[in-house]
Amino acid sequence: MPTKRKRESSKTSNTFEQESNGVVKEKTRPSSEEEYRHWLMKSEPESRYENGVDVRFGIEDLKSCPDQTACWDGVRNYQARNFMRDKMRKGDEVFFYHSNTKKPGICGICEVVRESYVDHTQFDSKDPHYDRTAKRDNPRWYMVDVKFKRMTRRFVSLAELKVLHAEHKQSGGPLKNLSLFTRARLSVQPISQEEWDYILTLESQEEKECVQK
DNA sequence: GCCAACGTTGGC
DNA sequence: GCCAACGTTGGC
Repeated sequence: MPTKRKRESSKTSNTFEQESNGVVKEKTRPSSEEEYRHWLMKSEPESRYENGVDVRFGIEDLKSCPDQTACWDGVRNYQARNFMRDKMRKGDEVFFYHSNTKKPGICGICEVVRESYVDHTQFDSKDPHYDRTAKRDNPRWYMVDVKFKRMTRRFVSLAELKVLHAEHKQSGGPLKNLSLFTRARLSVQPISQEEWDYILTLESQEEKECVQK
């Protein structure tokens, strides 16, 4: 099984864990209780070693997995976990985002093919995302499986999205609340239908000249 | 490699 | 339950 996953804290706490009935009220973006059917997930395409283990997992790595499918293990942030555990559904579509790299941005699309289940790496002392406080009978971290769908027709860079986000804040355009900027550090983010559709239209357009390469 | 932003910890 | 200190994320 491939080891992968973003840079999420491996430090943990009980602070936000109270779940009397298994339901967590998760704060989504202020205006909405809408159910998201689209997401953005960050992963690092370049090798980086955490506790001696390479945490690289770019979209090419996903394509190389059996059935082009991988578990999204290693998320150690409560908001990101809650999205995966409570909100993601089979068939949801996901922008695959390359982070912590020279040119960050959206490079492909994948699909949720298995809904949340226990992230086994929390119990593995050799895994960089080992959580010594997690108990087998009371797991803390969950993951989903995603399957590669396709590359985007072109790379949609963070720089480009940033310019559009700034414009749309003024004009009230579709990317005015994009989580990439309003919740920048979240590695699993919700994408509204409107945002999804708009970003897909960028695929078939040239990148604007004003964007710094 | 720097460091701003922000999530988490833990003393009180 | 506040909040200062600390640690991590991730763009640059």
